[in-house]
Amino acid sequence: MTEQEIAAVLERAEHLCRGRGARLTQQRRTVLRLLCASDKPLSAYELLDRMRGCIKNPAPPTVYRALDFLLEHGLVHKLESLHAFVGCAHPEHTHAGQFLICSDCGDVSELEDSAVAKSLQAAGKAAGFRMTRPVVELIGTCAHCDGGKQT
Amino acid sequence: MTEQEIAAVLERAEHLCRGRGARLTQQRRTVLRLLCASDKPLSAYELLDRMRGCIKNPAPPTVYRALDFLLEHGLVHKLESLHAFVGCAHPEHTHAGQFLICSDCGDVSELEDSAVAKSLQAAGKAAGFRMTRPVVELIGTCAHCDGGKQT
DNA sequence: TAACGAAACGTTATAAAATAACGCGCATGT
DNA sequence: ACATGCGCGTTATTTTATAACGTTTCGTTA
Ligand SMILES: [Zn+2]
Ligand SMILES: [Zn+2]
Ligand SMILES: [Zn+2]
Ligand SMILES: [Zn+2]
Repeated sequence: MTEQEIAAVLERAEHLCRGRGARLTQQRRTVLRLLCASDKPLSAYELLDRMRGCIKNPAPPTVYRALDFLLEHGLVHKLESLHAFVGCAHPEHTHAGQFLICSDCGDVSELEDSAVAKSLQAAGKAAGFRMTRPVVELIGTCAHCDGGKQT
Repeated sequence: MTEQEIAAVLERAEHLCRGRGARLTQQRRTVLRLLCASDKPLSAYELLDRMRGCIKNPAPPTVYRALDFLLEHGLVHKLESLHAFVGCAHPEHTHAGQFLICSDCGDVSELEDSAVAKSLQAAGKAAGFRMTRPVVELIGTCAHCDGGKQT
């Protein structure tokens, strides 16, 4: 994410939290900013390392508490298969992320495919299941890494 | 899974491995059996505890190695969002599991919804992504726990 | 059958991810 | 000022997963 995009995300996060009566504290803002600034998903402990620059002596609960808050408010996503987190670029409307994860280069991109969302919804409904959080992570090789090797 | 179903799964696993020149050793068979016999997904360490009855002094690598083998051969699935494992009841044809995970009762059921599979395939293809392993875990409330509270 | 190489396994140690527990201090509203 | 709740610091611990290395077992071949 570019500096400007990050600034925009922080701005929107601010508004969103204010509207909900939630407090986007310094630490939470820092974690969100670091995740947005990273070109790859960060584990809680990588995040912890990067926080050392901004916050004095952070410990695991520091980062996990911030992440819990940001997850609750839909400002970040957790990639279960990687034990890592990414900032969400589109937090304004609630959405469940769908992710393409390249196992070659580590690149992750977020989808919001309505056909996928609908089929999941339908599959759940058919089983009488009330879905609260779909986890969709497609692991494979991205277009760049596939490099025309496959037709 | 009933005793008979477990026996059938073990039988088929045996054939499948023989056909591939893979060795379904005692430990691997034990892990598969324990997973099938459990009424809920088991973490590696729960599995480790249950192995103590059958195998002398098992250590973490013991169970993780068996799990790696069984995962490779599609005999078990890993639930990424739970850090837990389940036996697969339909290992004969390769398939990527789709799971409904009830956060109330912990019950997990495996789906194989072709509409979901197709939409995922299509979404990946549209992004030039070559998918090797889809992770689909729908977290919510099962029909039983929902208990007619919601229409 | 004896020798060989690969795969499986035992064992110890360590890394990585996540949470528990407890008290302090600050923001907010009365 | 006071009470209440939330956020946070801090320490310790639990849970999940892997590294490393030597030994055994198994199938193959000389
Ligand atoms: Zn998002
Ligand atoms: Zn890639
Ligand atoms: Zn299956
Ligand atoms: Zn349930």
